[in-house]
Amino acid sequence: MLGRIPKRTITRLTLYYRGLAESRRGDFVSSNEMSKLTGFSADQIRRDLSYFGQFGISGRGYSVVGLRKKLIKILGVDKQCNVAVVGAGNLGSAMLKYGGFEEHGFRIVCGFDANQGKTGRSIAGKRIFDFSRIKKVSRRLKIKIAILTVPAPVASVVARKIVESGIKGIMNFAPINLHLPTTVQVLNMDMGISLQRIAFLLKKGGYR
Amino acid sequence: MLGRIPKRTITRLTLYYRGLAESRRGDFVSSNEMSKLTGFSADQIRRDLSYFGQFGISGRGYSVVGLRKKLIKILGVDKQCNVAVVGAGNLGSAMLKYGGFEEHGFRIVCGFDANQGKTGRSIAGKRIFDFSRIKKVSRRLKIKIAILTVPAPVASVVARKIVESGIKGIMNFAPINLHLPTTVQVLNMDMGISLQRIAFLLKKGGYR
DNA sequence: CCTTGTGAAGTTATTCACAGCA
DNA sequence: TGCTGTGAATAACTTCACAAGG
Repeated sequence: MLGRIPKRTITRLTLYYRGLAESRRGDFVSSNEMSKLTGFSADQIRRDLSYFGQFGISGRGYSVVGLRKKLIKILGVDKQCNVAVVGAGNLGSAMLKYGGFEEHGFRIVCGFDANQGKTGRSIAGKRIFDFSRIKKVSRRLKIKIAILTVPAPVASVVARKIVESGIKGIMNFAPINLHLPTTVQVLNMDMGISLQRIAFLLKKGGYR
Repeated sequence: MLGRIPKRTITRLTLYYRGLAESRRGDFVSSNEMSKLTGFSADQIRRDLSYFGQFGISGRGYSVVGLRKKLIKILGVDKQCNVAVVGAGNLGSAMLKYGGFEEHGFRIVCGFDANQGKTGRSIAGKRIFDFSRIKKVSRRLKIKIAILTVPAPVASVVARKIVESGIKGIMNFAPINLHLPTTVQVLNMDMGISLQRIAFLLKKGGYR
């Protein structure tokens, strides 16, 4: 167990966690059942879990409760993580209004915007601060991750300032490549690119 | 050239295209310059491009115009692709209002919602149709891709109906695993999972 | 029987390294 | 010299297949 963990394993673990939450029947769940639930192969699931120790029972499977706890611990879902939305436009506002992250341990605590017309007021009970104050506010509110929803032309500059403020994780919705220090974890959610990938796969008939 | 193209190559091609659009100086661009622009290795870039034929010039690099045209052709950006938003809530409305997809060849033509209070009217000039009409409307408007922004509990059912209506590409924002026929291309944009991945990498210090 | 966990094999993707061209 | 394009080597990841446990 626990050599080097493949990157994709982490993504899958979140999906196992999700899948486990969906079905809640029986005390034990086998890798085969998990496979049907998540679409990944049973082999893969066992391998992924084995990176973190052995907690399955031969002939039975994994204790649902135990597996759940394990995944929570691995993924750190037990700890609260505060998140801020940077850019209170259409998409940013939608994020602020969406409450679905809480159950996974993430709390959107506030927004930031550079536009005077948006700062000061609240959206879904979350205050929109002036972006210039991000350093102080994010420190005070212990913000660990920023959701970046500003327009593409300013995204690079804004991202750099986010990093300067001490935030080390960014979920980037702007359709550009931010290049930031490798100490910063950036995850791109570029919808244009996603549409292009889908379109390409449709044209090509997918990978069979 | 052109054996089997790695899946990830497609994702990268869209990023090369994007990177190319960002810098527009000089007639030629080398794989090394592209590397700095996109963050992928020059080797990787050359390999990826070589799957689609040889159009670089030794000692100079790739013609910016030529490469751009090639990428457009490979990715099919030249063709219009019509998209619908299914679920006109906060996120769906934000999508309808966002105009940034057009330049990449995607046009959001309409929305669908099952809620009487939302159907009939328009958002950002795009009509919201009753979801029950999706089959006819999507056929008439030649919709190829659906952006799924309905709440998680109904997402499975809605997705199935989308597929029945003949749409074969789905960008899924609902935080659940849709399992659909393999002929359907699904791309998950689960923000909860993305946050978890970022949080995990922050904790672990990333992959160096 | 049914399971897990894991070496070994197989597959896929990336990097190395260099011949050949401008 | 500076660059591409690509075999060969390497690394990363997944699947096979089976011993061992229940």
